[in-house]
This record gives sequence, C-alpha cells and structure tokens, in this order.
Amino acid sequence: MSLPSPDYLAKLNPEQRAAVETLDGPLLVLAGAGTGKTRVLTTRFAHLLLSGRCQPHQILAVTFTNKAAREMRERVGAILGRPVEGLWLGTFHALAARMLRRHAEMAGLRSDFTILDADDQARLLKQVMDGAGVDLKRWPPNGLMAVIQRWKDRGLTPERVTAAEASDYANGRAVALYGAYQARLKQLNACDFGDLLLHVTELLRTDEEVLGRYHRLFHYILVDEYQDTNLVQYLWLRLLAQARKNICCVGDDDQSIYSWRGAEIENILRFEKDFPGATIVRLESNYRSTRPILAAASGLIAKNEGRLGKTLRPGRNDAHGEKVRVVSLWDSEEEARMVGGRIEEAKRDGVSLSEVAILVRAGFQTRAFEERLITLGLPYRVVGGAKFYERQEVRDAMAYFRATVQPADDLAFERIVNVPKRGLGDTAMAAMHRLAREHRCSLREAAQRLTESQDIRPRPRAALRELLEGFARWSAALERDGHVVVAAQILDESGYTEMWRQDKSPEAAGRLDNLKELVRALSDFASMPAFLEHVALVMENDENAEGERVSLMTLHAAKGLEFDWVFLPGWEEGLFPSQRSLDEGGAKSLEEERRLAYVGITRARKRCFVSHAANRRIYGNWTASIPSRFIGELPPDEVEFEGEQARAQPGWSGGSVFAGGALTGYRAPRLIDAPAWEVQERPKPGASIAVGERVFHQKFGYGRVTAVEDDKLDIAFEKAGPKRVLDRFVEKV
DNA sequence: AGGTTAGTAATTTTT
DNA sequence: TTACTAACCT
Repeated sequence: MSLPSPDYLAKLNPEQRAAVETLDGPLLVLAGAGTGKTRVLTTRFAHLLLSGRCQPHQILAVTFTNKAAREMRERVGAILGRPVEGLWLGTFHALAARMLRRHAEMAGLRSDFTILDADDQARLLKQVMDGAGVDLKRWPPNGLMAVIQRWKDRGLTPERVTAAEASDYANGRAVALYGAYQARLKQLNACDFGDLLLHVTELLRTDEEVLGRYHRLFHYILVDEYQDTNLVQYLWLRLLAQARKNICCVGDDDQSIYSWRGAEIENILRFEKDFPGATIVRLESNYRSTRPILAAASGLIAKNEGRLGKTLRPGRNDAHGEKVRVVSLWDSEEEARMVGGRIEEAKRDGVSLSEVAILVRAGFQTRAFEERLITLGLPYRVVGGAKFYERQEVRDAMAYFRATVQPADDLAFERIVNVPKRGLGDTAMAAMHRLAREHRCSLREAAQRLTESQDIRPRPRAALRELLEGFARWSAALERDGHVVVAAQILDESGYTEMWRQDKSPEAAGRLDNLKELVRALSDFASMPAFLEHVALVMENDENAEGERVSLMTLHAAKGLEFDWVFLPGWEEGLFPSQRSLDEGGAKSLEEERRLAYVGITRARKRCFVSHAANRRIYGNWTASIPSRFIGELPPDEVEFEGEQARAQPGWSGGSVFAGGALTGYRAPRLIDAPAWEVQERPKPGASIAVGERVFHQKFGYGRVTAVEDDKLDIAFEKAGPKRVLDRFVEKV
C-alpha cells in the first residue's frame, strides 16, 4: 500500500495513525479520555475495508452499548460513503444472541428462546428458591442473583463452579440453586443476559467444529471499552481470536469503573501476556479539555498504583483556561444554591445549558439539584432514570405481547394473568401451578385445564376463560391484521387500558401515553417477535435530549460524554469515595472510586467545579462530613479554592490547605470563625414542633409528640415510653 | 381477595 | 427521608 495517504488517514495524528494502520497481530490501543478513540476505531474499521484486507462480514466489531454500536455503524458508513450491511457489529450481548440463535439446540434451547430481563430473572429465581424451601428472609434472592451473575461473568456454568469459587450463600446451597435456576430457564426456553455469553462461550470451548467455523469467518476483531470486559467476554474474544490473532482492543485502564458489574481491569492490564507479541499504542493527545483540567485529572489519577500509565497532554493550541475550582460549602442546600447560581451566571454569559452537567456519585443526589433548578426556572433533564421499557405499564403490556406470541412464556403469563384484577388470588394461582407441575405443561395450559375443572369459584373461572379466549383470538389475528393492530386490540380487550383509565392517580395519564407510544414503536418492526427481541437487547432509552437543558446524571452514566461546564458536587468522605464501596473492596475499590473522579473531571471541556459540603442530610438527618481525600489529591497549583478554609485532613496525601476563602457570596453568614466541619450544631435545630410530629431525642430515641406546653413537650417514645422533655433537646425527624 | 400498615433497608447498572 | 415487602386485617 504505497499509494498517497487517503483523505481519511491524513486527518489523524501520528499515534492515531499507528493505531489505525497496525493491522496484523494483537494490538492494544490505550486511549485516554478525549483522545479520539471513536475516530480511531471507526477509521480502522473503514481502513480494513478500503485497503482490501477483508469483506465487511469478516470483521467482528464489539461494543458495550447500543449507542456506541450505532455510532460506529454510522461513522463507518460516512467514511465509506454508503451504508454497510451484513456486519457483525454490535454489543457483546447482541452478537452473542445472534450466535446463540444459530446453535441454540446445542445449549438445550430452541432458536426462538426468550431473553429475560432483570425483573423476570429476579422473579424466576425467587420462585426457584421458594420451591427449594429456602428461607427468603434470611437469604434474600438478590444476594443469590448477584452470586450467580458473578459466576456467569466468570464463565462458570453450574458444573464448572469449583469449591474455590463456591459461595457460602444459603449454607452452601448456592451452586445447587444455580443449577435449578438454569434448569428452569431451559424448561421455559429462556435465558438471561449473562447466559447469552455463557452459553456461546461454553459452546466455543467445547465444540471445535463450531469454533472453527467462526475462525474461518472472522478475519479481524475490534473491541471497544476493553477495560470493562468481564472474564467470560475475555474468554469469548480469546477463543475467537485464537486462530488469526488479529485482535484490536481499545480502552483506557484509567476509566475502568464497572468492577462491581463483573468487569476485570486485569484484562487490559495483562493484555501483553494474554496476547504475546502485542503492539501497544498510547493515545495521549487530548483534544477536549483545557490544560488545567487535564493537569488536575492527571495529577489525581497518578495516585493509582494499578495502571499502565499514560499522561494526557493538551492537543489543542487554545488549551489554556481557568483552573479547576474547588468550592467548600456549609451544607448540601448551600451547595445546590452555589451550583444553581453558577449555572445562571454561565447562562447569562452565553453558555448553552445543554453544555452544562451536574455529575453525582449516586442517583439520590440529583434530587437536591433538581429542586434548586426548578426554583430557578432552569430546564434540566435527568439522564438514566427510569427507562421507558422498565416502566410498569410498558412491562405489563410487553407481557401481554409475549404471552400472545409465546404460549409457554410462564413468566409473562403469570405477570398479567391477574392484571387487571380478575379475582384470581393465591388459591387460584396455587391450583394453576399444581396443575402445571402435574401435567408438566405451561401455566397457560394449566389455566386452560383449570377453567374446565371445578377447582375455583365460578367468577374467577369465567374471567380466566375469557382471558384464554382472548389469547387464542389475538394470536390468530396476528397473521391476518398485523402486529400493530393486534397490539392495540390486546390492550383494549384485556381491559388493561381501561384499568389505567379508571385509575385516579396523577401518573395514570402518562401511563396511557406510554402505552400509545409503545404501540407506535411496534410499527417500526416487521413482527411482534422482532420487536420483542429488540426490546430485550436494546432497551432504548429515548431521553428528551432535545432542547437546552442542564444534564443531571451519575458519574457512571457520564462516561463517554463531554460538556463545556461540569459540576462535581458531593466530594466528601463516605459519599465520594463511597463508604460502602470501600468497605466491600478496600484499596482496589478506592482506586476505582478515584478513576470515577478522573472520569468526572475529564468530562469537562472548559470549566470544572468540584464542591463539598460540611453538613449533609442523609436519610432524613443531618450528618457532618469532611472533604473527600480526592480534593487533597488534586495538584494544588492547578486548582483554585473557594469558601471557608478547611484544615488539612489526616487522610490527605497532599496535606494541602484550602487557600483564599470568603469570596463566594453563597455561603450562609454564620460561624465564621470555626472551621465548618468542627461545628457540632445541626443546621436546622428543632424549631416549632407540633403535636403529632415524630422527633428524635439523644437519650430516649424516636417518639411522637402528644402535647405541647410552652417549651415543654409530651412525647411518647417508641422505646423509652411517655416522657416530658424540653423542646431544645429534640429534633424533628 | 385485596387493601392497609408496620418494619426494614438504603451506590454505581453499558446489556 | 423514601420505597418496598411481608404480615395483618376486613
């Protein structure tokens, strides 16, 4: 290939170009934040095709999100000047599902197997545990769910779980329960998300013939976000790459933030060992952020031990800019006011609100900011909240569709058999399950038998018969009238829409809208099963992205995004880094929290505000907190401190002290002399307490006020009984 | 069968 | 504080 550089290569910097043009053998591209990772990936894809190395269908390109897959598809198409078809380009799960459908019978499934979502999984596992006589109070199903998922993440079928990998959950019954759960899935012709990769990997591991077919098929493999792969995904990739060894993984060890979901940062750390002779290319030229922002992020992440090492340098000439600002505040309300005020200022200065984001550690933190933004009249959107396909009414409707198409889908049938209320209670359901067990048939067949027996009262029996007739009618109508028409018919004739019409709650109208939207969405698909597959794998979240709005989201949800202005509130010990995370994972988790902080800072193009509050309301009561150690780890020369001085914290590595102070204009005028976090007084002492209110007393605990006389209160304490106390000794809760 | 209440637990969630 | 679940009452 000694032709003059094609246009698409000329646009790359030398390191990017190396990443694109190193085509043979294993390649790891360490792509720092904002270094043009997507460009490299898509250009490489296009380059493979344009250089005549292979055909489109001979490339396996894997992403984690549908969004990333879509983006890659579009950008490759743009470079090639035409849409590309017949690609093996998609998420790990979508690609695994596609493979599994081809070989379903080898995994004990039919090719039309159902993919269960988290909710179905949980219900199924609970049933299995209940059936095995497990004490569900002592051993919550969620606990076992997590254990099983970790096993699946590690490529462990029940047979492969060794003593060393076993869990002491439910007195050592976990593996047996796992086996029972898998057996039940097979019976239902279903699999969960973890199974998609587990089954396929197991197949590739044990069947050379099948493995050989894929070796012949895939000439090149491309992997995005490699730092987030779990063990089974790694095994799957390694098996597929074994023969030709043309695997290119792109990722950033400093942005590995999903270990709690099974991701193993070790995958990327030991790439060179796993793939001998690998080339490593580092992308360190950052085109996104100003120099101070990069310096702050780099200084922070340098405190991590377990990393390959990489330093972001400004790739733009205009990369000077304001320092990262660290703001100290009295309490979380003041913090919300500060952020709101700053956003108003930014807006006045012409910054678009769609270029402003507030990134928090945990979902519940968004609330305080939402309230503040509402007060100020600033439009916002919360990214990653309840997703469309996870809403109750949508899931119910989906269950109706599933039960129509798949008569054996017990989970779907059970979900809606008494929704709307048809008078079927525990007795009827127990009878149905008993019949299903006796005849080894689906619940739907059992229900059929039940309507022919005298086991339940006439009223529920008639209602059940009507439902079953409905299913028969609807599935017959599918062919004739088309899935969109029938979908609407199902929701109407089942009484489901009517149920929400009768509902007086304020959400009812919205739910009816969602049902309409769902039926509309069906029209984008060729058939009902195609739609169900799409929803199971894609779970698209149509955010109301349009319009100028401040974005509110968790740090996790922000990975891969960028904004001109970024606010990072709540940098306090216990909250960020999260105490829970530290308790569970120790030093390793601390490093992951630090990576999360790094992800947060590197989202910012122009301005970045870190803040912490001395007092925060947690589960209703005020708690004092100290600044996050991460604040002390920011390189002091690259940040500017604002607000009340803080003493150096014991745990601070830098030992730096807040400089400056008293320039905020946001700080509440009190307690000027004392460092904010030494003060024991609660921000809201118990003013005007009325009869009937619940209060807390240091000595007597919680109680309810039964009478008020001047400053004296009669309180019925929950533990200590009735007492008379002075109002200043209690606080409202 | 279904609604009410008391008790309990509480991050992050690409598919 | 809220949200969810499991016993409890009607």
